[in-house]
Order: sequence, then C-alpha cells, then structure tokens
Amino acid sequence: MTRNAGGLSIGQVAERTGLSVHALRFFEREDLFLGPIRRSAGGQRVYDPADVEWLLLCNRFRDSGMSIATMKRFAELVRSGPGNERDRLALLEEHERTVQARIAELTASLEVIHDKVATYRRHVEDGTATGLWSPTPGR
Amino acid sequence: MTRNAGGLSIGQVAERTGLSVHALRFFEREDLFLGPIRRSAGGQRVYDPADVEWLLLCNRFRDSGMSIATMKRFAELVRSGPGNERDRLALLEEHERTVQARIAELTASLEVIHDKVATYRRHVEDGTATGLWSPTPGR
DNA sequence: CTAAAACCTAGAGTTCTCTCTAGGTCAAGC
DNA sequence: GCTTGACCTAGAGAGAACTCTAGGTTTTAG
Repeated sequence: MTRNAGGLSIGQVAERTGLSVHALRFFEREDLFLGPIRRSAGGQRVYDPADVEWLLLCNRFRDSGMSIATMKRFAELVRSGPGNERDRLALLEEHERTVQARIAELTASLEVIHDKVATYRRHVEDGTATGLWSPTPGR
Repeated sequence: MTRNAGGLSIGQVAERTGLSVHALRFFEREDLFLGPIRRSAGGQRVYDPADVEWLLLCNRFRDSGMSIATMKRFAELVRSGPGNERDRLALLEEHERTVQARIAELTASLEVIHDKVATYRRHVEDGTATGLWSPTPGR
C-alpha cells in the first residue's frame, strides 16, 4: 500500500490524525469524508493526503464541540460541489458563534470557580477552616 | 409542603435551578447532595434553600464541564465535614486548570475556524467561489 | 369530597461518540 | 511458504448524563 502514489493505509492515517482506526471506519460509515475512500485490490482502504488534511480540520471542529451531525452536513455541502459556498459559510459562522458563546460561558463559570478557589485558599492558609462551610456559608 | 419552614418541593427546586425533576432524583441517587434530602410524612422530598444554593453551584460546575463523578467526589468531601479543606481546594484548583485549558483549546480552534470563515467570506463576496475548494485547496 | 396535578420507585430507554469483538482476509518479512 | 501484524465487516457494548415509563400514592384546589 505504500506504493500507491501518496496512498496511506488506515493505520498510517490513524497515526497522523490521532484518530483510532475504529474511529476512521466509523467516520466513513457516518459519511464524514468528502468522497469515497479508495480501496486496494485486496479491499483495504487507501487514503490520500487530502483526506488527512480534512481529518485534521475535523479534529478542530470536534475539539471545538461540533457534533458529528454538523460535520456531516458540512461534508455533504462540500461533496455536492461548488455553488453552495454561502451555505458552508453560514454553517461555519454559526459554529463560530457557538464556540464564542461557549468560551463566554466557560469564562463566566471560571470566575465563579476561581472565587471558590480563592475562598478556600484563604480558609486553608489562615487555618480558619474550622466550622462547616461550602456551597453556602451554613452548610 | 409549603409550610415546612422554607421547605421546597421537588417541582419548586426544579423551577429554581433549571434542572428537571427527573434530574433531581437522579442527582440524589448519585449522591450529589450534601446530605440526605428530607421527606414529608407522605414520603415526598422536602428541599431547603441551601440545597438550591448547592445545585446552583453544581450547575456552574456542570456548565464548565465537570463530570458527575467529580461533583460527587467534591460532595463527598464536603459531606465528610471539616478537615479536608485542602483536598477540596485541590479538587477545585484542578478543575480550574481544566477549564482554563479548555478555554485555551477553544480559543485556538476558534482561530482556525475564523480563518475558514474569512476565506469563505472572501470567496463568496468576490464571487470567485468557482472551482472546488475546502478542506484543502485541491479537493 | 373529589378530580387533577404533583409526586413516588424501579428500572428501561435514549443520544452521542466511539470502542471492542468475533470471525475471517491481506500483506510483509524472513 | 509461513508466521505475524495490519486490515476487513457487521454488529454488540460502553459510559456519560439524563429522560421516560409504568403503575401507584399524595397534595391541592374547588
């Protein structure tokens, strides 16, 4: 398989993308690729570098919380060729807003958590941590 | 139930916390509360305001990605009374770091996504969006 | 007093995203 | 040519976090 012009085995792709071979087969079943994956004479998958690029982008999407379903919609748009760039853009923009919102939410929660940390730190450092305390002074 | 000094029914707590009554029972089964929930003569749950406070904090934890298992560990620490404030602090600090890391990760992904958005925007606005393009120029 | 709304338990079902298994086949090195 | 490791398919299993169901009891409003 190493001789197919630039062709990569599933194991090699797994290595390069950090995805498991199981996950790669799963992604294919879910139609997450931009086109059918080639097969060797023996029936084994042969990926090409563009697939790896796409998977790396998918990793970004996944890491940023995009669902498989949404990635699938994006893949469908790309697969159906030029002409729907507006739709792709809309999808990306919406995801961008989602991520921004998530960051804002996390930042807000972080503040609350940090306050808790600060309070505990004072208690612990002062040794004043006697007496119940926690979710609310009083429990 | 409305007469138990400050006592709240499960429905009232659901309303105040945004959690479903199912979720509240589930949380209880999972030992996520700081103490046993009282029951009315008829066997219905009677919560008090401190429980609501705790649940609101739990919501913060959940929103920031803390697992039920971790919340449970924190609840256990609080339940087992004073003396383990260092452990609670450590748990909170670790969660704080986790959240910070997650924000960093999201921020990095956001940048990549924003670049994609910018590229698509150019393509769409210029009307130059002819020819395939997407995961990588060339597919 | 009675109907309706809210609550109860135990446990099954759901969704999402993989992961693992079983039972083979293919490919590469010695 | 044979062993070993990588790969194949179809489908079951996992775990996280709920959600829903069934069948029954308790509360509340009128």
